[in-house]
Amino acid sequence: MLEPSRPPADLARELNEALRRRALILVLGRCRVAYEGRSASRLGEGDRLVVVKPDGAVLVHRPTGYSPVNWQPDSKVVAFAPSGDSLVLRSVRERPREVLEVVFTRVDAALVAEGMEDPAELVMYLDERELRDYLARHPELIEPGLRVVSVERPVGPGVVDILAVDSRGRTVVVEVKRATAGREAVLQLARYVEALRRLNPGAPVRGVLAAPGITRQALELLNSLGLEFRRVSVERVYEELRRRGGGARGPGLLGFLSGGGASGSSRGGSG
Amino acid sequence: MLEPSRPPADLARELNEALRRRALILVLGRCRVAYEGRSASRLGEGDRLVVVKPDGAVLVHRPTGYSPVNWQPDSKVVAFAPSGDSLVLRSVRERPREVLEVVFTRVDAALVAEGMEDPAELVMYLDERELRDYLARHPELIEPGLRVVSVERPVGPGVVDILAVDSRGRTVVVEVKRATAGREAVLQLARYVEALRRLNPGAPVRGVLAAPGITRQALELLNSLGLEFRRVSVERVYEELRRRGGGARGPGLLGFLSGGGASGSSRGGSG
DNA sequence: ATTTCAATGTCGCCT
DNA sequence: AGGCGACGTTGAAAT
Repeated sequence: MLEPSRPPADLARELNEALRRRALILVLGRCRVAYEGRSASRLGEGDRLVVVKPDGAVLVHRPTGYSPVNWQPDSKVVAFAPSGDSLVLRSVRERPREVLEVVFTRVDAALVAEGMEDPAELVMYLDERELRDYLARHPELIEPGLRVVSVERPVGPGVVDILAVDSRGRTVVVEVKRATAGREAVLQLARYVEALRRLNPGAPVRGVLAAPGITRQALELLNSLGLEFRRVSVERVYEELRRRGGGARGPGLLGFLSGGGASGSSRGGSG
Repeated sequence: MLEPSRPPADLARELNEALRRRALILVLGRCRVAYEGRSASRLGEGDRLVVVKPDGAVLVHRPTGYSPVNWQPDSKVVAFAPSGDSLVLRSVRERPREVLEVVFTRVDAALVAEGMEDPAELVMYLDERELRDYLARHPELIEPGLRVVSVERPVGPGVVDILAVDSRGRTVVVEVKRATAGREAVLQLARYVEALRRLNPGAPVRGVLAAPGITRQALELLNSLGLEFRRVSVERVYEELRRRGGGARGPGLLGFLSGGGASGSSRGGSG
């Protein structure tokens, strides 16, 4: 860790060298921030954490909250510079042109982490794709007698999640949402149904919204448009996938965590 | 900074004490992560930065990218615990029920920042609301002779940004976007126009999409629906607002930064 | 508390 | 590279 009491010029030099070595940099201190680009913002003085990643991503974090107050997704040009008693971090990104500047009036800590390696891949379960594919393989969860015709079929206004035929031979458009459906989802489904009705004039086309939940207004809109809602339990599908996938899908939370480490001991369920 | 070579039990105790004192905690090290809640994910071993904020927000950052690979927005229950040779961070959030666990197999650095204060307010310029209100005050930027009837008027499917009347007495629905408009924006506008035509059958209703740009497909869709695109320069509006607002709106990027600090010296425009 | 909608959204996938 | 749609979206305003 660098000594925070150093002159800004020394700090700037060391941190720029760290940037060249593609290190991750943490700076804790008092600063103000200015951003100009797709939008523009100003932020007065406060205590913050600033992270500069090896790829040029910059994050300015306040003491609270999930999201950074200011940031730069990744930028080719990142540099520290002294400015009187202050240390300035400037990050410029092209396409779109965006400039982020952080002026530290006090640096409490500066930490440099070199040679970080993270080859692991994030395995995500039950995103919309997985839910959609599962429902396509098990259309009886949507409706008894439903036969799937196609998955991810492009029509005029977009792509239909699941296209099927019901027990009475009617075309069924299924729109899948993994979270509570709002009005937007209903209108999306309505567009697809309309497009398919135009495609086959006269043929009956039903529209089904399959989601774990739906907002009240969305349900009203859905009903007024003659469309249908079908509740699907994401938890149930997840459990089912876990059961069927067996070991391939991996164990539960605690199993995963205690399994792969240097130590095999388990910890008690703390509150 | 805590010594990383310490036994996990010691580290856990110190970090939990820091949590109680509402400190911000940084841990750099090798870890694996498991999440279960709205979705579920697993992440194998890698070098990462973990941030725990005083409000219970947890961020797990890889060496690259803007967004954390795993996180917890803010949680009441956050605790460190030893597990064999490992240090475990467990964060539980209710409503929705979500659990995040980080298992450190190696801790390279642990930093505790206490008493961070950040009272400053972020001042953001030219969000959609500001752009819409400016256009409502200066409808000539959309079209000469346009008179504004109402702003943010609710109709059936949503809220019309600007409702106006053109020089020939026709109703004009204006949909404002602060970024490049896509198909979604066109369909949104189309829905509003349709709703207003139903409201006043027979009366002519025009639809205008006002945005700094539009994608090719969106423009084709717009034309096919008989709607219109009007280019508005966000930069020009921003400059105009800066000029009119005067000092209240604040100076430009460099002016703001060199103005408020302990030192008044300016830095050269570095590359 | 719920719902809606914008966002410097970001990110991955596809053309 | 541009467009498109999902996201553990997040966040704020309005109901």
